[in-house]
Amino acid sequence: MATLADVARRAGVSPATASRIINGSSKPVTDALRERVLAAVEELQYVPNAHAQLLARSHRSAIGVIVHDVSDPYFAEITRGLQRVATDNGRLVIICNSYRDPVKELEYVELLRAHQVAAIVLAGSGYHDEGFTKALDTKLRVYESTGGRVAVIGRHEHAGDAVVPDNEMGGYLIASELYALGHDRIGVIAGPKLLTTTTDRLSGMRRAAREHGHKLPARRIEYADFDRGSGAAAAAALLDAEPELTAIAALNDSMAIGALALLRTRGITVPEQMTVVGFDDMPVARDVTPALTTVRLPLADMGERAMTLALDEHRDGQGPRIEEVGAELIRRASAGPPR
Amino acid sequence: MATLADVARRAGVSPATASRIINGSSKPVTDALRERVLAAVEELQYVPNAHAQLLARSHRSAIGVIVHDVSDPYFAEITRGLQRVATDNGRLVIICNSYRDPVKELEYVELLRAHQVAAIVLAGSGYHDEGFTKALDTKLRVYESTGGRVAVIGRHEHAGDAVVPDNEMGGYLIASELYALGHDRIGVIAGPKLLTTTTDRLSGMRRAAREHGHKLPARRIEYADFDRGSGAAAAAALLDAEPELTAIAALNDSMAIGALALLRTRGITVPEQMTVVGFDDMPVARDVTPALTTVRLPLADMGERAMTLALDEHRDGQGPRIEEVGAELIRRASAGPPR
DNA sequence: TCACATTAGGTAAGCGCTTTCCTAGCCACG
DNA sequence: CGTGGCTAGGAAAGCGCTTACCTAATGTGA
Repeated sequence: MATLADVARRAGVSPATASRIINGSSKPVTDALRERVLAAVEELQYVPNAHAQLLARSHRSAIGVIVHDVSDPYFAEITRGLQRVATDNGRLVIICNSYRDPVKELEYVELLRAHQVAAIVLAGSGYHDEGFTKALDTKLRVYESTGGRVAVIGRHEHAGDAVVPDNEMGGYLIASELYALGHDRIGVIAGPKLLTTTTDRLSGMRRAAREHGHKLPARRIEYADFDRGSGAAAAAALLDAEPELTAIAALNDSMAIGALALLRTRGITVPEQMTVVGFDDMPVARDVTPALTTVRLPLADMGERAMTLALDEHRDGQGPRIEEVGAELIRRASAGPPR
Repeated sequence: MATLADVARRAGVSPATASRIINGSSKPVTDALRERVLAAVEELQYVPNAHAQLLARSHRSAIGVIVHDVSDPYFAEITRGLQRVATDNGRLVIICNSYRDPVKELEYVELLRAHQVAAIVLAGSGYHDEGFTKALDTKLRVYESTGGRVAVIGRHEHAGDAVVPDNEMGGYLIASELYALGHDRIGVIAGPKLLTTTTDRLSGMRRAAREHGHKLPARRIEYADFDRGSGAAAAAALLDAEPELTAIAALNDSMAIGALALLRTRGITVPEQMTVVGFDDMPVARDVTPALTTVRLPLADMGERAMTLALDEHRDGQGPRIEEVGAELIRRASAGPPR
């Protein structure tokens, strides 16, 4: 592997000059030397060692992002927003998938710190686990105390700059829609119990229930894993235990699609015999049949905002900045009046 | 930011000893010292500077992966396979999205080289662009000549270790199915013209056409961008230009889903009035209505194999290893006999 | 008791780069 | 022709870590 010294030697200049030419430093250099150095770079196919560069210059430039799983459309969309802003600012983004494992999340914070990132963006639900929350908080504080910046998406339990989607309102909207349609025996396919996203959305639904003079009994709530398979299983469990249900509300679209698939195998038509609604408005929500009634969160926008917070230096100690983003009900074909 | 020297000072030992303890070197160290150092690490919340480490140790460990877009289910699946093997071998994976931009692909090879990765895995279609292909090849050769390893997925135009899906056979299978059902006026929604994936799949379809005594006229082929929107547009164009079509074959599932959506808006039923087939068997292919008849490629498996090739040192100069993987026809509800 | 292994730990030389500071050469001016 | 002010380029000091090599301080055998 050719080094800068090799290039300098070949061009007959000092490493200092070579470095200046290659990096386009502001220091003026004669054209003759410039050409010789550039020629040497070409001949040797020289590429600077990124680690040596990062070690030598002290300023940190990359941004670390921790998400549950980039290939999940929910996070893919958020990531798109994050990337856009980062790229516009000439920053490299390092993405880490925690796969909803708190331990991994902790590890990744360390890893990113080790890689000297300028900022860490943490996207995804928080956990109802005090020990973990505290541990994470400590790590982030330490990181911030060494000059790192932190922004979180949707983790209101973390004090600091944050973009928080109004999950509670989303839950409220979707449940209100169901009650307005005349449903009152509603089954819920929830996400993992210890994710704050799950509990926030549920509490919004509960608020709607109260306002409409109803309840959301625990026996009509099944906890699943936010994926298609567990959604289908939960739908089956719900149907078996509560045959009189007229609507199923899944706390994300994947699970709603799982429910749809299960209903199809049982020959239950949607929305005639059963209403199904989702949450998140992933792109596929339009393409399933019937198209899903769901709640939209401006995911890419949230990503952009979070990255903007993370990049924005100026916070003159005026406390954390919290940006709330709203939820919007999307009416499609999967919800109708009860049979 | 605490450094190793800080830790050493605090523990009252030399940096060498601290380093050995922290990295679990084989050199024996007294327990008393070990405890003091570990305590100092804890107190200072010390995290080694990854760049300094990578610079100091010479052996490279991370693996670079270049894909079109991880959030595309096709690549998400491949990436899953890649990650699995990498993680099992304790390797870190750096993922780069080229968004099908050849220039970016070239840049990323440089970037990964700069980051001293041990191997580069290139996944995704090749391009019918000799200039680019040559440039890429040169860069990869240079990289290999400095000890880097390279493995490609689905780019048969690159000489070297490769995992190549049988796109031609996939095209043959899907077209044969259509002809067997009795279709002979088939419209094709192809991918970008200069991707080898597109031409490979098309040539398989042509072979099937020949065997069944038919043709695939150019006017019944619409080139799109492998995404839903362009698939819908292409379907519209096809329908307008060739109203007598009885089947539409899209060269990936996203475009097939776009076609399905368009057909729905026009009130054309599938498969009664029009057969639609896809390619890739992405997870959503099961969930759209009607469920897509398509071709399955063992994507995750391909990722695993490619990473295995990339990690496997031993290749004693016995030439490139090529692993071919088969395609499989998946029959679902979207294909039926012509009206 | 002495020479010699054997050990635990330290010293210092890098890894490949950036950047501050310095020097030598040049010009203009008096 | 001497001085000062520029300028282009080089020397060298790190950045934070690892590790080959060295040095005391032990333990061993004759």
